[in-house]
Amino acid sequence: MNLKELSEKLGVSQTTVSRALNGYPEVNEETRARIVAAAERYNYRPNTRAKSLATGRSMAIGHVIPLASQHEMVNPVFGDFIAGAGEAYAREGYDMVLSVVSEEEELKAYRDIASRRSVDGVIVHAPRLNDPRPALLRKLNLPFLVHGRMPEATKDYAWLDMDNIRAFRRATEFLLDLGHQKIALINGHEGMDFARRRRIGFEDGVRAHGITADPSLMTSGEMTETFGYQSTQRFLNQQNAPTAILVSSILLALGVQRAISDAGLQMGKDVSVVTHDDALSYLQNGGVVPLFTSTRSSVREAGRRCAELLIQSVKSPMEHLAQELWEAELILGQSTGRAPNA
Amino acid sequence: MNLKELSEKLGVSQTTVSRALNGYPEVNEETRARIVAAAERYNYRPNTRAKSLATGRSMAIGHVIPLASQHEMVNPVFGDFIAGAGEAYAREGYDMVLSVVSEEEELKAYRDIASRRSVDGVIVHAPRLNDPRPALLRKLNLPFLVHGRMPEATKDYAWLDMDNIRAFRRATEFLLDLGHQKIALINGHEGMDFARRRRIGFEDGVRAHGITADPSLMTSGEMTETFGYQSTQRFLNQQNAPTAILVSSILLALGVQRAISDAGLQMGKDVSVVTHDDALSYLQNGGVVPLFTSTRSSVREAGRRCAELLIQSVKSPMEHLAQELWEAELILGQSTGRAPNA
DNA sequence: GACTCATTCCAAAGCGCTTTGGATGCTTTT
DNA sequence: AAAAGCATCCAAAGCGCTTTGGAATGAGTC
Repeated sequence: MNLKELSEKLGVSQTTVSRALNGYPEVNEETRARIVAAAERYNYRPNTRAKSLATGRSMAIGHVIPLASQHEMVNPVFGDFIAGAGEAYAREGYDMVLSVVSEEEELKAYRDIASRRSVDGVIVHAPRLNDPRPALLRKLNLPFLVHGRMPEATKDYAWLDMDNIRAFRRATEFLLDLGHQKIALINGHEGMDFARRRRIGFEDGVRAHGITADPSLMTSGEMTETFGYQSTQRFLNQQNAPTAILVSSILLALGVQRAISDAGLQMGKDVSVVTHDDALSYLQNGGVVPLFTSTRSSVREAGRRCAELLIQSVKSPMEHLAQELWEAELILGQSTGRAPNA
Repeated sequence: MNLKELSEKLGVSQTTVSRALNGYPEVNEETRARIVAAAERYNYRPNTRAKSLATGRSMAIGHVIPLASQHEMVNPVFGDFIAGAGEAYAREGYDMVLSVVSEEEELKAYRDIASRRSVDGVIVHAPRLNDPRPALLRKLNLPFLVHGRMPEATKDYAWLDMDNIRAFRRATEFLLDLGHQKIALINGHEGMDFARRRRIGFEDGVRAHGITADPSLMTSGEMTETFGYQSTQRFLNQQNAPTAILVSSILLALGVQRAISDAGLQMGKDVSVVTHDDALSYLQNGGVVPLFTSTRSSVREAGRRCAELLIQSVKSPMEHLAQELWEAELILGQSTGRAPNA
């Protein structure tokens, strides 16, 4: 059932049907009711492709998901981010189109998207050092919003980010206040902006207490349970074994916890742990009582908000760029306690 | 830069440009080279919407992701499945469009997709008991492929599934052979077909050894670390505490492991654990040596294959339906050993 | 009664592509 | 030399929608 057929069946012009269904005023309410009823009955919905061709807007937002080839890994937060964004898209009548590409083809993918006009805008994920994407997207004239920020310039593009520096600084200070002096950091890849900022927050925190961060107590890598386990094992076997560990994700923290208990130690007593918690739906921080003390910020909420902001700017190009900095909550769990010899 | 502009710039007709770029034979190789070069130089790519309108094929595959409202949870395997599928789509020049919808609106979403003609086919996720989707999609004449199977009829639609019954039966027999008599099962929601089949495999396994499965040693619920932890804690405090636990996902298994060590027991010695492993990229089963003994089948590979099969059937409607049953590997890890008193 | 002015509708153009059904000129066949 | 065949190109129709620029009707104004 297409517009032509429907309009013939109703004995009115295609124009009138189109206007009736799109809520234009120049159509008699009585005819509109007739048309709406018929559309419902025949299950008519305008052909997306024809509609976007005619309007010049594709009613779709793109997400380019780079798959780093060396470590073939899907960022575990994508799932939740996309769920949040998807809700916003659904509400606003937008489609979400994903392109999974290898890291080398990433820029080509954006170029493709831009010239094929398949989406009205894109969300940029996982910003890194010297990220070429903002410049490219501006050149391509493709509206975009960054989830996170680039380390360098943060002025001239739209973004939504969590305050990573502040969160990790607070977490660090919390541990220092409990008397911990030797604090380790298990972080994501340094190339990722969020990891860099968290490290800075951590270093700022200890420095403010007159301590300098010990490089042998800092690692960064894949955010997996295994990496958390291995890093912790290494730390605990070192001369300068830490009494507290600051961790960049729940998944890492689970590995940390396992290493601690494998070493015959008790988390929250012998070794304290604070982790960041993205509030992923399938990776809750314990049950009613949180397992880990954590800095928490929902990736899903972030996804929703990113989508809203981008859609807004696509619909009515705004005079100023959307830029939101979210504060993480500090949640008290069972994984922290006073330093053993404090 | 669109077709018209490009053709004018080259002094040839739009027809010729279109044919040259789409590899049709009726164009001089010399002109084709000129055209291809110009297209490259001006960064021309046909407008997706116009192209699909003209061809009638949208070159896109849809995924409807239902968000169960009671437990607002994104299935953690989606990320990897989509990564795999995405690779296949990229290779074949297809887009992937996701619709995140609440469970109540799921069927409406399929109807929408069908009448708006926005995709050429859909992948059906997470089949359940009495699933209305195959019938609906057939009625809507929308090509589809199911990841998993429905419990009832499996003949009249295309699917790709892992042999859940067999995998869990083998895992159960493996534990029985180690002398375990009291085996617990921590499973996903019974409404999900895969969980049902795994339970059946488990029950078949114990029954074959003359044991009947103990209902007080079987749970099903969210596949989270927390649920694994809580279930295990309950089991270990029961009269009939199990000596082995069969688990439906690594995430659950991590919780199981934590509960075991919290109870002062040792995994692989006091309590054996076998888990299913979807081979998720961010949830590896330990490092070089697998932590858990597991039945393993890569969701990512499944995603890739599902995409391939669906694209194939969309491109050239096949005479017979694609149906693939994959066997899981049985991987030996450190989480299993002989039963304590055997 | 002639005028303006809303109201309600429609025909047709246009979005950017593919594809049908020739046209044109050149070579080969008879 | 005429006919046939081939290689190469093009004009125009059509995909299903939106939107522009009227047209037709009836009500209100002087």
